[in-house]
Amino acid sequence: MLDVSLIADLPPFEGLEPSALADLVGKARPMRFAKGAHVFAAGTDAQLFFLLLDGHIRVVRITPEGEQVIARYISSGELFGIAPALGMTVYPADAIAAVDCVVLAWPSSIWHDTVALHPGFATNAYKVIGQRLQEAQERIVEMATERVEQRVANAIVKLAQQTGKQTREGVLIDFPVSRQDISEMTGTTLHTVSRLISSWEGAGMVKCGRQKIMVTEGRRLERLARGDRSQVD
Amino acid sequence: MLDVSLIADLPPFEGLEPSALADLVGKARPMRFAKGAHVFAAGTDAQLFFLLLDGHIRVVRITPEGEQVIARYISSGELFGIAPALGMTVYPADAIAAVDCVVLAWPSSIWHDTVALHPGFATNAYKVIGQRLQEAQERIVEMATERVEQRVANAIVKLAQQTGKQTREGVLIDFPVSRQDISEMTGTTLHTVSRLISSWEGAGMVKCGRQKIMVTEGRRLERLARGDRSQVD
DNA sequence: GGGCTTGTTTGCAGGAGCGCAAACTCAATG
DNA sequence: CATTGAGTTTGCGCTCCTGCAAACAAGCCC
Repeated sequence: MLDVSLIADLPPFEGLEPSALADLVGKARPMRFAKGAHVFAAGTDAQLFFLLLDGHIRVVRITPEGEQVIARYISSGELFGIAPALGMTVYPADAIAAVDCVVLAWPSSIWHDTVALHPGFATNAYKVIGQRLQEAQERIVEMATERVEQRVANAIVKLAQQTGKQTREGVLIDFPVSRQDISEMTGTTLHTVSRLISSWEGAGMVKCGRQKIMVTEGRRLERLARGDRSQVD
Repeated sequence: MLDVSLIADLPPFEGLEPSALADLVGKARPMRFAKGAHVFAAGTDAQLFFLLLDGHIRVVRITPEGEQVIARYISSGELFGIAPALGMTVYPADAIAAVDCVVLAWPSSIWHDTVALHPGFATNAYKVIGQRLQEAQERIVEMATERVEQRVANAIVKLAQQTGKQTREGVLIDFPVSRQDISEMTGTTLHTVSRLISSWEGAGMVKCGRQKIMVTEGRRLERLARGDRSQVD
């Protein structure tokens, strides 16, 4: 049996009564996914919607030509795969575990009754969707107006803010991210990302390893993301 | 007094009972906007949500540096400015009448009661949001993976499909679109757009004038949008 | 009609970033 | 411990696209 405390303090369930929480937990099924496993695949029947309890999940779109684009990373405590909320019957993208993950899954069929029964949950869920839409729009603006250097800097800053773990030396992104991953988030090549990160490492703004990025001077990176190149020299 | 027939056949109200339609129409206020007028401005209080009855509306984001990016065009029959649906209290973008427009406006305050009262309307509205989110994601993929030529071709094809009027010579986009507008939809410069369109006009795929684009050979444009350059020579 | 504004075309030089190729490094695995 | 394979770094040439500049139409207003 699952405990209400699993979800009680998470943002999607904020403001819900204990009885509502118990109802939701009661209908949920816990699932585990090993690193690299698909939680769901683009185009398949959206039979479940999910809450990430632990881990990190990469949401990816693949073009007809086989190129990958990373739509976003899901952190623990977030809802994802909520296709039913938008009247969609298939998942629009792939969701892949970036590390070993624990999720709760609900049948999509209960979505409508659930939001009707727990209006607070509906409000929270739609707020999340609003934020994602906003985020997507901002990314379009970014792709349309900023240079690669700014976009890469921004992507790393955001990852650090979203999922960074403070260490003695700086903020460490706490799941494996390759140069290729960063390039797929920013619409460039792993080569360019590597060149940029190398130069930043030389300037002491980041410390990196294999699939590992630690931000040591967030301020300077943020300045780069804004397009300020005055200090690059 | 407004008549139910104004909205009865529009997609957002599909499947609603006559009484629901009457209720909605009764609470709506008709408004007119002259070409170039702001329907709402980014960052202002989202006091109303809208339905476009006639005209075309351009939704625009402006960067801190003053660059514009066109998020989308709204065609008649579409809902827009539905910030309350996503728990937002301010509009996230500017909405500007591309031609003289007629809209219906409802107070945002009635959103929650309305969707509770008319679940069919809620479903339709969230479907629209889902489509917009999808569209935004697809545009991100496009910006990340396709070259300028493809994006511009695609933007014109979509405009023609969305709002094109069939004429004897081809499909005419039936509101004024400048080269600059196209560039703001695709993340390039008006110069590049002008060059591309000129060459397409030379190849007989489009016929253009001042703020006027007519697609004469959609097939070839679509092929360009897919990245097929075999016939360019 | 004359002058002005706004949109469009075109040329040219330069640069950002890509594609290809090759070397390197680390980690895992038998 | 050796080997393999995935991830990373780096160099070089090239291309697409931009940025700047200037000339050119086409409405629009007096």
